Amino acid sequence: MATRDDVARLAGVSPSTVSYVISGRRTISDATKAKVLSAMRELNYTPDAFAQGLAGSRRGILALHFPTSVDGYSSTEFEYVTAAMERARALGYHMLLWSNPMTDVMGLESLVGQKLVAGVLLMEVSINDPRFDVLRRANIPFASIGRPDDSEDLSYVDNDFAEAGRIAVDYLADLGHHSLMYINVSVQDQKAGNGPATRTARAIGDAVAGRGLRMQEVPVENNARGGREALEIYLAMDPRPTAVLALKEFATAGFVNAAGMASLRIPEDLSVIALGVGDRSAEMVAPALTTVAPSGERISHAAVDALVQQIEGRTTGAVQELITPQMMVRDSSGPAPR
Amino acid sequence: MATRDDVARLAGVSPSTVSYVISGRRTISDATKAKVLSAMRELNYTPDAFAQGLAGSRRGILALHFPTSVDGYSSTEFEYVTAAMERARALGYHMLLWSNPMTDVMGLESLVGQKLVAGVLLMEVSINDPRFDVLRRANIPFASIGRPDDSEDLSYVDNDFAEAGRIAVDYLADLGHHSLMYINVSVQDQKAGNGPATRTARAIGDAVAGRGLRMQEVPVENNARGGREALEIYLAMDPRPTAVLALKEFATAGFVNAAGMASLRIPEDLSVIALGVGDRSAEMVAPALTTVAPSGERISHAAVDALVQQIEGRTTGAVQELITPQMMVRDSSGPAPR
DNA sequence: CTGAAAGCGCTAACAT
DNA sequence: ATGTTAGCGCTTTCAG
Repeated sequence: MATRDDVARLAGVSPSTVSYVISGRRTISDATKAKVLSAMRELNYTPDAFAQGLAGSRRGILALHFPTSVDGYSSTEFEYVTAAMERARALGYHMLLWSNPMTDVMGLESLVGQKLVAGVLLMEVSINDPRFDVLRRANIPFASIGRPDDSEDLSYVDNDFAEAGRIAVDYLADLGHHSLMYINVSVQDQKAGNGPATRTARAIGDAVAGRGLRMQEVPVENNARGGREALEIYLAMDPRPTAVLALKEFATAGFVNAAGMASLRIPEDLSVIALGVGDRSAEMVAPALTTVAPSGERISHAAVDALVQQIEGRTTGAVQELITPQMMVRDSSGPAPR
Repeated sequence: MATRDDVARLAGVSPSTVSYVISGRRTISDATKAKVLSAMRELNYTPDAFAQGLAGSRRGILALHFPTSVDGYSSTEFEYVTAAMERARALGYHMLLWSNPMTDVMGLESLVGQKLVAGVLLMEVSINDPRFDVLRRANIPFASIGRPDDSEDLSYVDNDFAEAGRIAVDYLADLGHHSLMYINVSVQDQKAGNGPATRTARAIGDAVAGRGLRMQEVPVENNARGGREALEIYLAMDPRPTAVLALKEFATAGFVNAAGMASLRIPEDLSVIALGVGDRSAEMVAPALTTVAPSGERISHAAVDALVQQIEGRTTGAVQELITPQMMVRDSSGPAPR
């Protein structure tokens, strides 16, 4: 592979001149610029990223920490990843997908210590997430999709859960529903401090109290079996709630499908609203799920922007943004039965 | 941040000694090793990845090319990504997710020219994929998940589509089905040379001929609407096939859900088998889909292994592996109606 | 407007 | 068993 010196030789200029026509950090005469450019093309030259990174200050790689989960991932979560990836590309950065467990603090320290990446974007943030301390200590730019409870000086972009709770509950209350069930993540996930679960529970609780409704919470695992369990619990309730708010798509699908088997009619007997579930997943289920969810693309884009702003040093303090979720009424919700 | 020279100074040894205790490429006395290690710890030292990459030969990053698609991605496809990511990590490599469009040959050339990555893993391979030529010319190690038609000297891991076709068709034939419908990807995707679609069509065609069955092919887009269109076409057929083989999960879900709305009973009136769809997606649908699919994890692991073998120079020629798909009978298939 | 030269923080060959 | 030294291919000062 050709190096910068090869180009310089062919063009009959000094090596640094080649660098300067590439970086544009110096005014170069059109004549030499042309010579250099044509030499570059002839040799099919591309600067070596490692040499650039070592010599210069810019290391154009971002890490996206997407911790592995036993539950597997949904297409909804994948949307966040692809959106972040595309935004990074648009801003001239490569994206390193980093999947070590969330608890692997040592691994994160070492990733950062290697200085391979210019900044880190965190996903799957818990309310007491240990990664923030590591990153703060390491003095590396970072931002997060989601936020911990103590987020004062942090740069993050998150769903506006309070708004999501209000939207969903207002919608149901206006349709005459008085009694709700909330399908939460598993107790284990709640203990682990799952951010969306925690905030959604608070938000719905507040909204329910504000409208004078009743709500019962049911924790299940996010898979078809969890959804079936939730249905059994639902069937055993007396009186039964007329609406269900649910957090995760696999459990929600399991619930809806089991309800169908049990000859419960959705939405005639029971309304279901999926929170935070993407459009593709919502339409895989029958009846198609009414959802309240933020645009994953908007969240990821804003988060990457926040990170890059820090990296490039053009920011005054932390960027904090809450994305307003949108309600998409599909076929799983309607007026309360009388 | 501390550098290697800082560590050497603190430990009272030469800089290269520090390098050697890290790499283990030289026998070091326990005494000095201890000194160095403690100095490293005290300074919280981690070697700089860019310096290591520039000076040495090892550049521990793999690129995973996951081209952007307008259709969005399913959780099934995401499984391939996470599995590849984890295998890379286990083998001591970082994973760069690269999402430029498949046709961005220039971009690929430049990524490779930068020498940022030690090798490239291709996903979403089409039968006449332009990326292989680029990579071959660039003389960089690469492997693929999926394969083009001309794959003689290539390293790839792919689903054994012929086997998948046999498994699915034999199963249906043994249950008394004579007439099948095959829900293919859109005509546009077929023209683009979608590998799984092309090979599945061939495989099913062969298997159907071998068992003396009939088959009709229906191309639709991979979304809920496409599935509904497929159902309309199905309903218009006379006589109607008793079994449907389908390729993509969003279209399949749309078809099954629309069938339910039309009061078609699955599997009593009609069997549905989803090809290449993962377990999580199969269970989001009601009735849960019978699937014939390879383990995405196995494919990704084998593909990363093949790539790393090339990078590390311990391979004799191309590694080519076909992964046998497994049938998972769920609730969407059964005996042909009489 | 352009060149020369000093690093960036390492690896690995060449010493002893 | 350890030290010395020549690069790796760039960016960026310093010098015209």
